[in-house]
Amino acid sequence: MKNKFQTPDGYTSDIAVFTITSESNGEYRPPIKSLKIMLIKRSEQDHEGNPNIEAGKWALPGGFVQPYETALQAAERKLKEETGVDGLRIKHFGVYDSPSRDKRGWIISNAHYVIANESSLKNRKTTYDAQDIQLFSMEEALALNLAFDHRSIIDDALWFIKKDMALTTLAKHFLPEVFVLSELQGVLLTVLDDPAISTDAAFFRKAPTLPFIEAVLENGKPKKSNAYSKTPAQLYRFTDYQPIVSVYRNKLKG
Amino acid sequence: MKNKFQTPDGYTSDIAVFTITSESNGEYRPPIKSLKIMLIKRSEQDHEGNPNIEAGKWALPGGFVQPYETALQAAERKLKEETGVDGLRIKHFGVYDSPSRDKRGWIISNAHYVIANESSLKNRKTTYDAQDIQLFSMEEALALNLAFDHRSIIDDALWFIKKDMALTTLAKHFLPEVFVLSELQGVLLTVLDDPAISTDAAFFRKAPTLPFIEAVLENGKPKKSNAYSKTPAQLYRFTDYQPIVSVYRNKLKG
DNA sequence: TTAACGATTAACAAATTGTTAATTAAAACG
DNA sequence: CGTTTTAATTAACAATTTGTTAATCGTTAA
Repeated sequence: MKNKFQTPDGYTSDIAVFTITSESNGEYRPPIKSLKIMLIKRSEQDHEGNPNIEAGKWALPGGFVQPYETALQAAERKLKEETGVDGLRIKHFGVYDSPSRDKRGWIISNAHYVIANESSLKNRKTTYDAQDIQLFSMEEALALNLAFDHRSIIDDALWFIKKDMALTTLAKHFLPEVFVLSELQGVLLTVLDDPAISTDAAFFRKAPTLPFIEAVLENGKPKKSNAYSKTPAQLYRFTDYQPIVSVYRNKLKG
Repeated sequence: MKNKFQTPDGYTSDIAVFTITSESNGEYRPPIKSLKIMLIKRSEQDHEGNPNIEAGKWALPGGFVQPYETALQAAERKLKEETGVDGLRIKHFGVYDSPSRDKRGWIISNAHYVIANESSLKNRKTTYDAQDIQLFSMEEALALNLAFDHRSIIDDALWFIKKDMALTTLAKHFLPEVFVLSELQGVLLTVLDDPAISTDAAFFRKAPTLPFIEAVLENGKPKKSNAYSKTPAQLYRFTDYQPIVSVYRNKLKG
């Protein structure tokens, strides 16, 4: 292609893979949930055996986008390679294109986030570009010496997760198909700080009226689970309803 | 740079420039407001005198990002060239990177939107890359034969404007420093359809309590304006308060 | 039998919303 | 001047929703 303009030296797709892990808290008790991010430790050598850039540092999984695909498709491909999972809803949230962000040259990163079940990350595997692949809490992750500008990408990703958790039914992707209210509450509280969620009486009164979740029935009777409590708890699932909120309509926090 | 991966043929920054025009509706009446988007008509020839791609079609203003700048900076530069205005809050909202979107090759577009005052677009000017530059209503714009994939970019931009208008204080950027409630209401109604806004009694009762706007005082007395009504109307301004809403807390629309 | 405890439900005051009607203030008209 | 007109509020009241504290319920385990 003839072009008076200079062209980038690379176009990469990075993915912030989030999950919420559940740690058992004893029988008949809701487990302790916490938000984790999956990072890779960059290989010492690249594909061709040359010393790799930012080798040994922890980084977001990702890689170069090929000319026959979009960054979203590259993200799907990479995610499949590293976790074996596909079909997840990957969401673009930003572009990182500071000219100095990569010493190799002018390399543009298209950043995405995705939510995975804890179980789907069980069989994660290192590929040629990683020597290790682990889950970190947000505090741990942000304390690491991360590659490139991945620290600010992770900061931003977390902000988008919080925003989408509050404004959309994102929580759905952190939960199994059917769940009890304390599970939903636990997921929300890993990233949101709101008395309307943390106060049991308020949350348990409001939640069943939310138009985007519905009680699960079995033979016309409410289906319950005692997985996390002695008292059987009603199971719910998300509906297809897409909630809309507005600062000009609703009561505001703080 | 040595790299086994193929590199893009170009990185562009496109800007959806929105404004809300006010058409007088008679003395002492709130003007009729409507959302407009500024588009350019692409030049017949490019910078070097060669036939231009997508020549004569209407398109979003924008251009190639240079290796020493970010797409945001390129957007600022282009916006300055074409409108003479700077200092506006330009917001990234998406990346368009379908391999087939530009016949010249693998060209990635970083898309932004920006809100400009009607007045700041008065002295817009065509530059070498445009033979015309005009404001269009959204219906007009979406009915044009637009260049590249700009139709879907504009569709998306409009969606983000609506979302941000409902969830943030975006309306601020469409309004003068101080304004009366009917102006705010008019701006909101150009993109939102909500009885809480369109019903006068509800809107005029709620608006003064919103934490992100405050009444303007003069010598300790409420400052009023009769620009749009015989009855002097209270002037307001936006504060720095950033509202937060949540689907788990607030009443949801139909 | 009873203690424990998560999962609700109850109860009631306070705040917010939906809705319809009234009031106010200045300009324009006769 | 008094009246009409029109936008800008304010009032009023029922219906909902929220904040908060307390009670109940349904199992398991001692």
